Amino acid sequence: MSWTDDRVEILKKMWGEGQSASQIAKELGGVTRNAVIGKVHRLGLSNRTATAAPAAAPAAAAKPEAKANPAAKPAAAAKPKAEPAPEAAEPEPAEAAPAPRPNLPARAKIIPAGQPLPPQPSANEISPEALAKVSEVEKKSKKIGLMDLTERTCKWPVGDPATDDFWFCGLPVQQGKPYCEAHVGVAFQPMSARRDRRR
DNA sequence: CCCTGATTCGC
DNA sequence: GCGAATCAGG
Repeated sequence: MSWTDDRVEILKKMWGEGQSASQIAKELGGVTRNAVIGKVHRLGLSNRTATAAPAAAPAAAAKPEAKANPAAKPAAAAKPKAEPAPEAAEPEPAEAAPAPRPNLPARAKIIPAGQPLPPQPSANEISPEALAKVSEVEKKSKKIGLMDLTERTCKWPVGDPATDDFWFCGLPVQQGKPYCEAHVGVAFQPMSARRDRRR
């Protein structure tokens, strides 16, 4: 894959929206996040300093031999990084992100997704696709116990807590979310497709 | 361990 | 120009 004008535009747009390099790479396909980052730099649009801010003045840095330049100062470095507290027990079943798009836009950072505890596929009309996916996942889930839960294990409960037929998914979570990809799919339903037009 | 972006350097 | 390897921080 090469950086066609088209792809560069997508890159610019997504980067501008604050998407991570890996997300962009995933979206574009055929490139790694490194490639994306490399391109971003070459395009001159760096800044975002989400991570390390070495304060190195690249503008005047013609030679690595030069000592640190005190004149360089990150003027307005906005840092739109939202870190949802993982210990927030929000009784928010479904409906969190009204995302009209098939894939995840730049909404991830504004989703207050703490720890929705929703399972119970009761009155839910989730896409059969997603449900099927979940069922499939449950088969290969790690079936871990409560004690085995970590920040990176899917916390989706399976079975009946009142019986020994209960466990947690335990698969790798989608970063920033409490569940694996499959379960995130059913946990965060964009909106009910029901014909309830604004109640 | 997972992730993030930044930089370097051979291609 | 490109991007893997590496570095550095969270």
